[in-house]
Amino acid sequence: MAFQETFKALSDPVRRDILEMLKNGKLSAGEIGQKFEMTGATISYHLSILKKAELVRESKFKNFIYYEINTSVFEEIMLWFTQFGKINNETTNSNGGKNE
Amino acid sequence: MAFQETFKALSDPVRRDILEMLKNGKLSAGEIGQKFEMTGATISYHLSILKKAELVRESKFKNFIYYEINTSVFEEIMLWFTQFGKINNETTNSNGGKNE
DNA sequence: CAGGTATTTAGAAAAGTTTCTAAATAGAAA
DNA sequence: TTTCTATTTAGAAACTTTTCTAAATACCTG
Repeated sequence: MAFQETFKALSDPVRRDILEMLKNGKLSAGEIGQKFEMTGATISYHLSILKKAELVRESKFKNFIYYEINTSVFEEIMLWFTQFGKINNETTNSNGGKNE
Repeated sequence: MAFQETFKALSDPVRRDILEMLKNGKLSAGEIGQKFEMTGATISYHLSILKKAELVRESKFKNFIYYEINTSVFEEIMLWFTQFGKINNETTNSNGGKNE
């Protein structure tokens, strides 16, 4: 997984809204687009970024393309965040704990 | 907390590197800058974005400004991610589970 | 106070992102 | 096969972000 692509993908509010729409299951590109005041081309651009970041997967049925969440990349991102959970001040501090 | 500011702040690799540098304790703006091939002005710009997003806090000592991680915002972001943990396909699916 | 170091602010250039319209593709239905 | 619907691709315009240089601020040391 490429962190850069994943975080960039998550940095846009339209794309985070799309992910929230998908958390209860698959939706087609058209169904997703109905919720936004944007052209289908723009939604397609956002979906392509989510797909490149592997945050969603697509599947085809008739002439629809369905999108759904790909949980595994979310798990890897969560793991990245865990490193900031516990902070160790004072001991490794460059100024020997002099300030505050 | 403003999600938009937080996710935008996390979307830049320089800012994520700064956060990783800070996970063992405080560092001054100058100490942070030494690790990058960028002017101090650019580092200052990145620090201002991390500060606005409340991902870091600053404290002054002599004529240095020290930066450190602010854990609470990380916790809120982690919470946002948990909603994507369990996916419920088939039941709420707009196409009645016809595809795949 | 004068000179020095650390950091920020302002403004501009360069690079990247988001959105649009118009055209292309692909598959379904008639 | 022709036409229709769903979606994507291409190219351009508008906007945002990142970086730089130069100048400003702020605080420390002698």
